[in-house]
Amino acid sequence: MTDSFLKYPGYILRRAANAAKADLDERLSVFGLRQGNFSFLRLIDDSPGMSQSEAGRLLGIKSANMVAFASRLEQAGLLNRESADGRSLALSLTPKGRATLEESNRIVAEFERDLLQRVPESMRSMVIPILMAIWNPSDSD
Amino acid sequence: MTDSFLKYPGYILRRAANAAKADLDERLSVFGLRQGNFSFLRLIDDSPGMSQSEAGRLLGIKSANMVAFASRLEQAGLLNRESADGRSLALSLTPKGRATLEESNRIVAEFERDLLQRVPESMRSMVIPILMAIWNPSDSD
DNA sequence: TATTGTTATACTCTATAACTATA
DNA sequence: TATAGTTATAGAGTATAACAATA
Repeated sequence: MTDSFLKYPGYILRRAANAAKADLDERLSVFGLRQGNFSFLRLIDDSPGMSQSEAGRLLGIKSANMVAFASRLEQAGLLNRESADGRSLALSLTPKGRATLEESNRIVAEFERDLLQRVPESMRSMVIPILMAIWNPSDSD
Repeated sequence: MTDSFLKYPGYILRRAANAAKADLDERLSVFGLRQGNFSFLRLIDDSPGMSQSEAGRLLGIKSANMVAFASRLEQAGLLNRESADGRSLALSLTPKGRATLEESNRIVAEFERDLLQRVPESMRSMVIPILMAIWNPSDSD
């Protein structure tokens, strides 16, 4: 590596995130899931009945893009979309969706553990505070 | 936010990287550049004559995808591609490419500074070590 | 009027497979 | 044989604009 890039946190952040995403996508491929699908399923499992627009807002997915995204999971038999009030859709997991989530939860827990363990123990407790500070969800999205 | 996600470093890593990319893309849009273009220009400026395949290897861009990627920059008048040895292409910046890089360097320096300053001062020195550890470039790519 | 969901569209990124030409 | 570059193709992510139906 040319090294000149290793000074730039923004650059390393991107490479680290890309590598982590590729790693997790690979691990989740057995379930036909990817990083984004998994987060979505976990969110809906945590809050059954959540509307599609609310889920998109929390996950940073625009409503126009939520259509295909949620449809894919619905067609895979993992997601129910029921009309809530005429315009809102109430989302919930199907039994298959819950079973898939359950299995993939274990894989993702391993992934998260492996990720954390690459960080030297002395710095490990700062991983989340630092990433949260960089993300700054309050104003950036 | 549902909070249940804020325990997962992999998730926060992704959101932080997405937010940072959107931020930088926005700042670079005046120059018609995006995060990836900029890294590429900086790499070639650091090492003029570097081959396209070598640049792709360092930046994690597959050779099939480098074609359109580099062509865009060439057509924008920022990049020279000259035949090096019959199969390799030697890359270098045009004067316009260097000028664009120079201007955008300042913008990116601001971006990197703003990003770092969101991290509390006491943790700031660990940003790069932590991200490097997560990335783990030696084996992951 | 503002929100929810949708369609259409477009660009970028990433990935694989197959090919040509060259080392 | 291995490498450099290319073409073709496909899937996914993201963005905007415009629209219908509903609150």
